[in-house]
Amino acid sequence: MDLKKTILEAAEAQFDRNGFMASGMDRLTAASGVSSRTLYKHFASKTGLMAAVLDERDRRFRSCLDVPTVDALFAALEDWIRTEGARGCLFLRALGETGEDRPEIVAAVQRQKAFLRERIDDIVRGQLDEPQEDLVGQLLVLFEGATAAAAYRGPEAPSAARKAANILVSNASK
Amino acid sequence: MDLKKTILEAAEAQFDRNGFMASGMDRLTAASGVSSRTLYKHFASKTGLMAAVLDERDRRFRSCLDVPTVDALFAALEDWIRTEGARGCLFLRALGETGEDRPEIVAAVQRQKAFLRERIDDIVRGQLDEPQEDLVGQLLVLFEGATAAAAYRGPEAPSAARKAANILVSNASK
DNA sequence: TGACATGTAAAACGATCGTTTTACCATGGC
DNA sequence: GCCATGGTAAAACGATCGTTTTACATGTCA
Repeated sequence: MDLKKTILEAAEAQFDRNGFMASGMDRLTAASGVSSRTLYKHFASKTGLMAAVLDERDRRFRSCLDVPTVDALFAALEDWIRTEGARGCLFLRALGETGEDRPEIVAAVQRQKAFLRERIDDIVRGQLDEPQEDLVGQLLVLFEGATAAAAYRGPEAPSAARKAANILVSNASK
Repeated sequence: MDLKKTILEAAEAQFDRNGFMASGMDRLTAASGVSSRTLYKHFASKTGLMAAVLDERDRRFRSCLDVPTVDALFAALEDWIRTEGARGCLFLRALGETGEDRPEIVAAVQRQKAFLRERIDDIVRGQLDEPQEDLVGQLLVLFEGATAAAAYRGPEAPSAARKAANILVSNASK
């Protein structure tokens, strides 16, 4: 049994459900069934654990977004939200809770956001093979909006985003 | 000088910049230049202060969104973000930090989100005078997305949302 | 057998949390 | 003169924070 992965999964669930700052180390150890000594042997600090959780989530997130079309992209987001639940983007939440003053977390968020934009850019490029910078920015906003709005509207948000995205794509391809 | 308003403004700035949980009462009192005794005479608890900050922000927010068209709505958001800064939706951030287990905060967020949806619905209804439920949901996602994405893309996010919104509107009107 | 990881349980560290309390100081109306 | 009123400064409350430490239980391999 891989303790490190066990800790990461339990911590991600705690952070997601209760927030980063509101999740104390005792709750994190209790949730993962591990002593605090062991946790600190695998992660240097709570901030380090937070960054590791974000990186692991990013890894999982990327594998879900390996799709060929814009429609499939938003369908994938719909699936993600339906299975993982919708409490807003964990990366932006981490940034908001820490006031951007923790370099490790800022870096993890930047990596995820840079990937997301590039992923959308790749898909658009493959689907329209014409340079469409405006469309990429608009789809990115739709993607973030679906993630955020799902926190209080549920799966209806990504479904609306999906329809809007298709309209924008067909409008751009003309 | 109205102490209550002074406290609210300072607290809102602190919460927005450093997060709710990370803003201790001593920092809140220091930022508003008030003793803790006085603060607790005006607000029952930190949770109460948080809810009051959200309500006050909602009030200010609504007055900025008193516009006639969809284009003007996203232009207003652009202005808001340019002047107030962009660290994501403070309401959703409050919800995420507290894990939705504080009734006063859940209620404040619900009020703001219900208003936002109704506001968009009113504008769409006035602009197209045809029932357009789908469009309203899509514009709501765009609005949330612009707010969220602005946290790392700046004013470019609401500007992209504005263009996308106009496309969706013109697509729906025909 | 014995050294060595690797884990747990639990106490302790100082710091900080949200909140209350004690002790003052100013102002203004009767 | 005097008592409310409404404020400050600062200490104290117990609880909890993130982190380290002490003491002890394993299993493994030379």
